Amino acid sequence: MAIQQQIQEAAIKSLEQLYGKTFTAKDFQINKTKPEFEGDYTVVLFSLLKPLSKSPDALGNELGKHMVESHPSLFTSYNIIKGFLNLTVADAFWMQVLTQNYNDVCFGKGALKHQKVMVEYSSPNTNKPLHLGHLRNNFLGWSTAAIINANGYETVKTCIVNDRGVHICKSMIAWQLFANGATPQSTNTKGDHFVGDYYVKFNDEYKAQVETLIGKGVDKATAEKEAPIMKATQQMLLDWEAGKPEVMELWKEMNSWVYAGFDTTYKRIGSDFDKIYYESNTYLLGKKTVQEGLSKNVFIQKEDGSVWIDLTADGLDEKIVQRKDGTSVYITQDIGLAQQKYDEYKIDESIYVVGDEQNYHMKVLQLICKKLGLPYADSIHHLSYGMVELPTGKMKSREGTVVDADDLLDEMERVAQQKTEELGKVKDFTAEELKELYKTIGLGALKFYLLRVDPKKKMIFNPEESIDFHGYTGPFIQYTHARIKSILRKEKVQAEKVHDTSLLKLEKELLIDLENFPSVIEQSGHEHNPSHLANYVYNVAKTFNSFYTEHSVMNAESEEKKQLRLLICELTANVIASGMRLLGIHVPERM
RNA sequence: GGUCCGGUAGCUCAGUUGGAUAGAGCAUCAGCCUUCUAAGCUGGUGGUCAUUGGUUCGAAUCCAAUCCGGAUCACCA
Repeated sequence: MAIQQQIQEAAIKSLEQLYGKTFTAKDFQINKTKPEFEGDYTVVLFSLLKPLSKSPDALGNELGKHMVESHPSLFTSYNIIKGFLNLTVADAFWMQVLTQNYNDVCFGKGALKHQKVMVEYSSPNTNKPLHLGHLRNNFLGWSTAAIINANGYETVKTCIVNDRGVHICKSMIAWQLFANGATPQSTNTKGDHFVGDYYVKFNDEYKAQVETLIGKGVDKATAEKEAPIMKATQQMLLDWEAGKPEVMELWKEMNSWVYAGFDTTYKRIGSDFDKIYYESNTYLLGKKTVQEGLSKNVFIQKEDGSVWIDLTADGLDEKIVQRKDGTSVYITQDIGLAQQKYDEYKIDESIYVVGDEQNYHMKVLQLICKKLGLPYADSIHHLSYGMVELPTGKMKSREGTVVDADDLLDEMERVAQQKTEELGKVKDFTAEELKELYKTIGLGALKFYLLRVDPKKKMIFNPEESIDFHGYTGPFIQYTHARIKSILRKEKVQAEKVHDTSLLKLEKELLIDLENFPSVIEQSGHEHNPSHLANYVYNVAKTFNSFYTEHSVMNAESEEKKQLRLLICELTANVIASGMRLLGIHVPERM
């Protein structure tokens, strides 16, 4: 059990024995003691004063005395400053944490929950390559799933590929018009970029056609509707839905190019899925639900045949769920897919990693499911994340200010190589080992940079800052790990030589941090927020570096101290590696 | 206009189930490598926690109003 919880329970027990009153964990707080005071953990007494009619000093003394006396192996002393009861935890406790967990690769993991959680993330469109925004989504989704898994839940990583619709047809039309039969192979272009280029070409041509029409005196709205390339696109969408063979063939071929490109990038960033849904297979789902909704009077049909739900009583609007021509809209598909996920996997919780621009949509989705009385409605959770912006403002694909994922990864690796060469610490590495290291560092820097920020906040991506490998960064943590490993290569731990011993300030500080690892994993999972873990691992690395500078391991004051510090090194490396793994970041043995 | 989210050091961010003198990194200044990897460590400078009012022993944190920025409110996805 976590020390903080143990202290809380000890306090509850003491309060009961002293005053005959029962308190719960919510009635008072246990905090880490601020560094400027003596002690490790602090009971905040203020909220207990009134119910017990005690002064801070009286309560502090009575409670402190009772807690220390009834747990002689856990607490060694206490002191009271104002309304704060500071407790010093026995070194023996920290030693126990150390010796029990130093070589346990499962340290931090939670007990099996026998529940299944699905995490949907990435969900790309097949008309353009991945960009920086997708990276935030992928890293968040992958890491959240890993963290939830570490908390003892079975996880299913999934993704819905938006492989149909008008945006896909735009790329297809442009390819027909301008490509002269070119392919990714013939032009030596990565498939997703190749298709994306035709999406851009479409927009250029469309814009030109609209302007020509406006020049001829057509009003803007009409011009946008009547531009030949747009009309052709709309016709193609109808042909696709009708299953016209040559359209289907082109669609399949162009999508296959995109998938080949995506596969390369996903492999590179370590994103993977247990199940992939394709919109072309799911876009008709949900129609049955619409009928059920109508018969339950949850939905209403208007005179023109369109179907709506009235959410005004919930502070939202009226929302259409089926067009007058009987075709389904986006949210209808989502209702259908939610049902399918539930049917196929019997999931207990369903997490959607979707940008905050769709907060309203997700709210509506869940509300509709609730009103339909669907059993999984309450298990839907939206992991909403903010947009990634550049120092110059928003990324806009039309203005060419989008940071391409592949380009960015190349750049990160290039900088990793340059910095590694400047430092010259791994000159004996083979070419292959070097390549692997550059990838590890470059990708680690990027992932950490994107994951260290609270998901729900929008973030600024500063290209220069992101490639800084000092301070609060992934490479800093990787470097700390490599440093520790360098020591551990020199000497093997002999745990039996370590006995109870008094701990120095930095030794204890590090152990207090390390003991907290399981709680941080739990909190990150519970809140669907990997940034807590990122912050935590950074702090562990930072504390270790202070310890490392202050105290020598190999030339320790005594053999016993040396062995103790080797154990601390082992546990620290273990926690850093495990924590980083849950963020999807590898840590090198040397760098 | 309605709804939702955000505003903390020059910059990027922690800290928000209310707790002690608000913390990191970057930048800047001053130190530390004949000793386990200096991608490191130690210290200095830097704050009206957007503003105003309220709640109370105590507010960056809760409530209200205001200002600023963003998202969203399509028979688009």
